[in-house]
Amino acid sequence: MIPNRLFRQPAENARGKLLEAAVKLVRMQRFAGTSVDHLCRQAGVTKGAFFHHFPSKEALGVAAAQYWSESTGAFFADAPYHHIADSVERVLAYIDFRIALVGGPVEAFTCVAGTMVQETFGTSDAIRRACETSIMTNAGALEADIAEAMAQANVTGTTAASLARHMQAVIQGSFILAKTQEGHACADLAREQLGHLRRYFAMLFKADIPDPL
Amino acid sequence: MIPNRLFRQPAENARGKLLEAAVKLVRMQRFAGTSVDHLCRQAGVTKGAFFHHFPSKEALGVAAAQYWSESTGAFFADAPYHHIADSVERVLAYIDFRIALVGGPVEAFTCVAGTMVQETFGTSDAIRRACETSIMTNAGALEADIAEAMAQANVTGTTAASLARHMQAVIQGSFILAKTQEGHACADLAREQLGHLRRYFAMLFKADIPDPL
DNA sequence: TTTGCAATACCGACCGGTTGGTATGCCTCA
DNA sequence: TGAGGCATACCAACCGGTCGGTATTGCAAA
Repeated sequence: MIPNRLFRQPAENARGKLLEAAVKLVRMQRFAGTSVDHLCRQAGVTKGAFFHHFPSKEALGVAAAQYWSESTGAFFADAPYHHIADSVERVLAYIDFRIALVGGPVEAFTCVAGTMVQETFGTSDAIRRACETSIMTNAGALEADIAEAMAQANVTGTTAASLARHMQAVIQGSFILAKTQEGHACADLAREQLGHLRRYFAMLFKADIPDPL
Repeated sequence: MIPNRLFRQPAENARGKLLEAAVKLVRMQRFAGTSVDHLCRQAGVTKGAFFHHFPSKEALGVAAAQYWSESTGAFFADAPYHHIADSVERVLAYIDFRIALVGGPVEAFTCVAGTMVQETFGTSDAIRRACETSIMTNAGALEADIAEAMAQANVTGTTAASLARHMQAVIQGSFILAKTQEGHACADLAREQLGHLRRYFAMLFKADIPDPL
């Protein structure tokens, strides 16, 4: 799963603690379902500190999306699949890595940006844009690898950018389906769906690389 | 798009009007973001009528998910793709039909059950279960067609049920990505993603049926 | 080195408005 | 005449946000 705590050092100031709390609580109970008071309690700071650092709850939402984007960006930048020489294998290894991250309760592996954009697309343009940036930046990090694999396998009829977005679409969709379940069925269903994503890319790239799982 | 009004006659009693209002408002501003007062205003009834028909807001959410499930179920049961004799073509025609339904503002084509389950999976088991039933029933309606197509094309390594769920996963994921955009880009992005779903199934079934669009 | 002062970081009581929900009354139709 | 189908008035809890105030820090003049 994508751990709630990545490789960032524990926040010591109120702002950092609030962002940590936001990532955790938004995953569990969404943005609108989390009150400012609850956020402060979780972070161990007071309401005064909250509004000292953020002009509004919406501003915290924007900052949390950016914080999430940076954290996950760094996390995936450090991931082991980058060292694989063959581009097709590298792209499939990315999917395998995402599958390996799925586990535990649903709030442990789902995406903060995907959760937030669904609830704020109609009410907060600022948060919507921050979530768009997060998801599309995440997709963009794979584009070069996908483009290389497409050239290698002579894939036509689509673009690397479109395929990179498809990764995100299936990942987000698998999280939605996971949220319809309870207990271990959440992770099982998400993994099953990412397996189809893997199969699609393997067929596209005409690769016959066995699933390591 | 999946029209807000399907083939149901206009509701005349308060209960029906409230369910219609719920489907419309939940699509636009989610469940938690829609107050009981707003719901009543939209339906043209009073708060007394609301709590006469539903013991709580949560109960309305459950009923709305069931109402949505029945409406969409009837809508897809009447759809033209059922008349296609070849099972592979029939499954691809279903995807083409879903692509054709995408259009207009994002609240016109997104899924009520997918929207609701994301915001209630942690707070309301009853609504979560109703949404699960809606999504999985929708998936189940395709299972027989997919099983037939799999047998025809000798597809192994997965199941018809799993592939049917994948349809829903990609559809839900495409809606999430659509919600990161604004204007016509919402529908464009959703259609692009469903195009990948079509390509996956076409490759699985070794079909070379040109996209009609 | 000490003093003065302003900026920063933080505190928690409080406010107006909104929320889901209730209590009660009226009016129609079997 | 009574029971279902509403309407109106109201409530307590909670919400995001404000405000007056304090503790700590950095820095420059004396």
